[in-house]
Amino acid sequence: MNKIDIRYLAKELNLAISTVSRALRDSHEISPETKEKVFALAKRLNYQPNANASGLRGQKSKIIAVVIPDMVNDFFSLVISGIEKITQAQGYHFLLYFTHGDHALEVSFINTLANGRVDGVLLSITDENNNNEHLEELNRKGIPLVLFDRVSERMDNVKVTSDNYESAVTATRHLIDTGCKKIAYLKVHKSIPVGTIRESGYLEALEKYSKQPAPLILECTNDNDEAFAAIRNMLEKEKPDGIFASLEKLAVVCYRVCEQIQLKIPEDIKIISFSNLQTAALLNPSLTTITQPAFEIGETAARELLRIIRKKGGAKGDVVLKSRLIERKSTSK
Amino acid sequence: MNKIDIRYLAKELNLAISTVSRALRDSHEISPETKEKVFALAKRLNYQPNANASGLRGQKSKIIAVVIPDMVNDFFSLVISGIEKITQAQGYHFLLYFTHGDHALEVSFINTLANGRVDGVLLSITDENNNNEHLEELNRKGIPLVLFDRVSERMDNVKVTSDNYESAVTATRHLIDTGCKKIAYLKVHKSIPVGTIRESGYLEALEKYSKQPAPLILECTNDNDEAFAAIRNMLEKEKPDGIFASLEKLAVVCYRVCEQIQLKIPEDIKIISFSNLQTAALLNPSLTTITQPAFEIGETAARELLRIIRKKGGAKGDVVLKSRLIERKSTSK
DNA sequence: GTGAAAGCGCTAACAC
DNA sequence: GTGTTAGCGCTTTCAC
Repeated sequence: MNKIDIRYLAKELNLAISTVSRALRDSHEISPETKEKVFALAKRLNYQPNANASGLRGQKSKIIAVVIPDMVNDFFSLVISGIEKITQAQGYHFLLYFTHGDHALEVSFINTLANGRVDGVLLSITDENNNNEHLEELNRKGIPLVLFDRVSERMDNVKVTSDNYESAVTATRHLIDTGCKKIAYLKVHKSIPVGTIRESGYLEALEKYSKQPAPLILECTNDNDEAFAAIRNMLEKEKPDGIFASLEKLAVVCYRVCEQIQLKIPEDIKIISFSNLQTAALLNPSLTTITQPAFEIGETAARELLRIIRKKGGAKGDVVLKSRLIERKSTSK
Repeated sequence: MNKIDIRYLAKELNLAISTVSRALRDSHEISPETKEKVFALAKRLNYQPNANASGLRGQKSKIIAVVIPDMVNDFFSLVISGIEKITQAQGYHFLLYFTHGDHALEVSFINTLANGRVDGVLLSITDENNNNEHLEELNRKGIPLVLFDRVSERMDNVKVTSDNYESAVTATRHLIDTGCKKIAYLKVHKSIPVGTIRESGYLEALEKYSKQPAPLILECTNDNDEAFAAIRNMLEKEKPDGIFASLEKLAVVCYRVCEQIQLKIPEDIKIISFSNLQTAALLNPSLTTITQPAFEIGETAARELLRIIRKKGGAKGDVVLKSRLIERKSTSK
């Protein structure tokens, strides 16, 4: 197979390489007829410009990197889908990296990316409390960086997040408004910042809108059976009439517990949960959820990054997207 | 910021560019001391070789492309995770593309990828009945291609799939063996080949292992409420004692129907379903699932592709990975 | 064991 | 409106 490069096209058409190059980029200096001929041949031979060559020459690759912790829950899958929509629409490609919660891996990715392979980086920070030297370095090298979801206040880059605090207040208040007098908050033992922020929202709402004498916070482990036992124990002892789960998985476990100890939802106890799972509506018709705008976070972050890459100015603006409270109707109608 | 390229390193160390290059690639022609010095400086300055330059020079990019329909269900998320594990381990990167079920988009991706941007392609075909000219072209150009999950028998490339037919037989047989006399199969109306293959498995098992006089197949739409009504209607009319759902979502809807019309699972009716959802165990403690080895499919496909790229021979082998039947114990212990 | 130089495919500055 | 040419940063002959 003859390899088809710009030189081959030029020879074939009896034109100079540069003429062909210009024609392909639709330069105004080239006559319509010439362009026509070039386009036709390029199309016929399915010519594709060599990405490495134009990248090397122009110092840009039309590729961005997306670095996230992992894809074990729906949240990041949806974010990726949002990113894909924008990159695809704007003629960009993206490389995907998982840090698996390993800060050192994040550092290593970021460092090796600063080599012309990508035009910019979208990052959800693995360990928000760790140091940011690798990110500062990226900034110093002038490689655009946009942070999303898990961000660092210490970095001066554009950040795209959702309203974890406010939505936790909203969720808790929703339970209060629908009559709950004793609301429990289910959190996971692992201390990720977002869990703490949501907890503050819960506390704030109790303080402000409820007469509940004391918060009721249950720390659960990642083990389902352990969580089941802990929640059951708490429900039987404390008899809350409202549950705010910081994670969908906890809400589902809680639902099972209620089933087993014969608590009716929502008559005896109301449950509300953070969730991005698309099948949430099916899990339990009475489960109300707070849903982060995951897809929109992806779209927005990608859009911001591409804007910066293209140096289309505009105010550098952090974006906070609103979560939505979704009350489930029964699927049975 | 001074940009750090190989030339800069060379000047700094009073060496020739080629010497530095060789040292960095750990060539045996270079003296240990020189190597040491080069490594030290490279490390100190966090030197990263320019990917476009080495790509252009060596006609390889260390990037592969992954082309899938989308990520709306867990299956492809898990596949991606498997791919990531292998590429990461072997020093490769991957670009991700979604076709969103659009064959023309797949063609366009594949065509533009044949330009040196990637060293190989992992593809789950969007429309298995459509033409493969774009893939043939990829083969002609000598760009390695491995197909997974949704493959085409007409292509001669390595294929990595799972045992849809056999596992459907297994699932149906499992219901028969546990005493079901009348088993219904829930399929989605959209005719994707995999649905048809699973249906054949269901039919085969009934034929071979059951005395059930006729198959009972219910086509459901994608609308949850419609599916709910159809399943309810079927359950009330036909009173099956076993359900084989080709999709997890259908199983969950079915579970809700049972709840509403007071059918006990698994006493009155047994349900088994294809599923990749990690929270499946939580959905219903009595839901038995057939789980595709999604992660392993990703790993295997990636491993095969990288093997081909590296031209490490070995038998060209299609791989069929086994699904696992998982009986749920109650989460309550 | 090290250096000089060609060239991967493309773009753009500079001719004409 | 088109052609000539100099690199982009790297690898790899080929010299010495």
